[in-house]
Amino acid sequence: MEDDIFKALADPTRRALFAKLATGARNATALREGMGISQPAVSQHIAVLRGAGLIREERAGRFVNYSVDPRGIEAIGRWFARYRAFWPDRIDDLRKLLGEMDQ
Amino acid sequence: MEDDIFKALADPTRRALFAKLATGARNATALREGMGISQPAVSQHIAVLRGAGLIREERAGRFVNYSVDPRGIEAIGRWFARYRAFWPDRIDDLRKLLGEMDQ
DNA sequence: GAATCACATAAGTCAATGCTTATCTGATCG
DNA sequence: CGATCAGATAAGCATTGACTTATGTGATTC
Repeated sequence: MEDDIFKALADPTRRALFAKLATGARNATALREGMGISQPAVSQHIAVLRGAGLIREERAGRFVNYSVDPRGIEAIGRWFARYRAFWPDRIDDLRKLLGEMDQ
Repeated sequence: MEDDIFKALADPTRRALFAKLATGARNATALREGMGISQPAVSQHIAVLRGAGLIREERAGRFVNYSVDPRGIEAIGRWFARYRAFWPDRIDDLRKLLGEMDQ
């Protein structure tokens, strides 16, 4: 599954779609706006992101609503945690961010 | 550069090489051990990882020593930070980890 | 129930990629 | 200086992958 995640994120268009979903859930048509690709292309990208556990879907009548799937984020976080030791300069920044979250 | 990073990490062999380097710097020959691919393949993978800023090299006579480049880790961290909000369950774990680091 | 809308699937095309063998470069050592 | 070793580059091949147009499916609306 880690493999699916990184393969999914390797494509810039898919990262853009994912980033857009992170600003708020929406359906495929709304997701397509300003992307400059065909509807099937969006549908295929969605299938890849979904297969990687990065996004999830919820049927809403004729529409399908897509949103970021926390399980994917969690998987990336687990992978990244293995290398955080190489990132000493930012530990303080992160600590500060977590501190701010308490308020 | 974000694009180079994700493209580099999309390949499982490259992730394996990167993970191996994260356990300690080593030269290309040592890095190749147990990978089941040719020497040129390793060399090509190294070039991709290096181009993405994920690893760095240091000439040591006839050998070249490769190690994890913190700049790459930092770039991933910056990208990941944008989505950490979707990962609420793990914030406490992370906070605990950072707390342990103080000791 | 026919038309339409949201989305998925099929099929084909073209570029990118990961691998191989063969060869080159540059440093070490007899 | 000739042989050898570490690693990079060249060239070719097979596979994958992102896109397109065309069509299918299932829900909505008149």
